[in-house]
Amino acid sequence: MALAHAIMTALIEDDLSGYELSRDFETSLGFFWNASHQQIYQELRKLAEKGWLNKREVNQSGKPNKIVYGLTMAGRDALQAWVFGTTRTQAAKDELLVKLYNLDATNVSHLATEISRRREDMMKLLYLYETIRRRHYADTANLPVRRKGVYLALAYGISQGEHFLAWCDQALELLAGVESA
Amino acid sequence: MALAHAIMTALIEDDLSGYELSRDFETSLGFFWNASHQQIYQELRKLAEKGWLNKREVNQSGKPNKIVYGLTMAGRDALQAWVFGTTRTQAAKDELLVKLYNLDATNVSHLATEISRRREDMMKLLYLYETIRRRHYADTANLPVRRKGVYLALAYGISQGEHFLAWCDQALELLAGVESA
DNA sequence: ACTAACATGTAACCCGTTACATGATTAT
DNA sequence: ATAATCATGTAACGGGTTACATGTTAGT
Repeated sequence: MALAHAIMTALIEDDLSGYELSRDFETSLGFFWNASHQQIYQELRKLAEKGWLNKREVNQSGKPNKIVYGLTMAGRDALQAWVFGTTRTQAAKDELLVKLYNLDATNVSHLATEISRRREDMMKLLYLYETIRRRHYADTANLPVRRKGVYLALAYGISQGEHFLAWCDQALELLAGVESA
Repeated sequence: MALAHAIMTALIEDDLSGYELSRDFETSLGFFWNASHQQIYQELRKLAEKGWLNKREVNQSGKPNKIVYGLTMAGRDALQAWVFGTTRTQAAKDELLVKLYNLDATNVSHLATEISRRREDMMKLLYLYETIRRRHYADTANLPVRRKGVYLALAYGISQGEHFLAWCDQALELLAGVESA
């Protein structure tokens, strides 16, 4: 049920089309709850049927028309009710760590390469995080309340990401020792 | 496809029954790739049909009989092939962070409670991690190669977990400020 | 003509969760 | 008796991924 609520969360302040939502997800909420455009369009239809979103077609000049969705009162209520529900602890899933259980002399260099790739991906993501932080969350103390929540999510991403980099370095060092042994 | 390979990974050194696998998952591989017993039993059947696992019934005295599975050569080959494949970067999903995007004066204390609960859960998990580390991975340098991989996975869990605690503290402090404002 | 960005969907399949179901053995 | 642990499953549902599918507009 979380995707529905993630979408509604993205609509708290602005009405958006499916396309805009799926674009925004890539640089904000999608950091913490990913979704493909196919999923988003389907979920939007369901949410509109449920009466949690309203839709209207917007004619654009110079672009194809779009269907813009907005939160209804029922939607806002459902969203708040969800926030007040209990969250079960998220089960971690990471193939790379399962692969590490298979470490042996034949695959050590491959796994080192994979960790390096993941390290690079994380560096890029951290760069994006930091850009957003500098641009929008520099003055933490004076943020409106809701933005403080978003800031905390971002701080989470940055903290976990930075320590992931540190772990990659530790792992690569250890694997280098295994390779040369 | 990763569950199949996680199961085979758990069978590298020992043949195990579905029950034993699902028990072991709770204190080892399951930290990084969770699975319910229902999923495990189904996957074991599929893997046996594929010829990647063999099965035999074992009569036990004082306990119900069990069906023990072991890796076949084809299974070992498939597992190594999987390790050598590329891993796509894991998409994070965490409801709690999405909820933080909804932070406002009405839900701030609820969210603080949720973060506290998550903090406690993580403390327990870290305690378990540390116990395992002390018991089995104290002498890192002299571990056999495969165990070094397992150690790295554990080190990942410990690092991410510890910094999660630190983030919880930061978040709780910020939320306390919002509450009293 | 072609490419990139904008815009919206359907269908099949796979994977995971939840609920349901059964039964043996040991200890209290 | 009854609870705990051991042991193995089926079925329904829901969510997510991948592949397929279509069409507009602007810029080069």
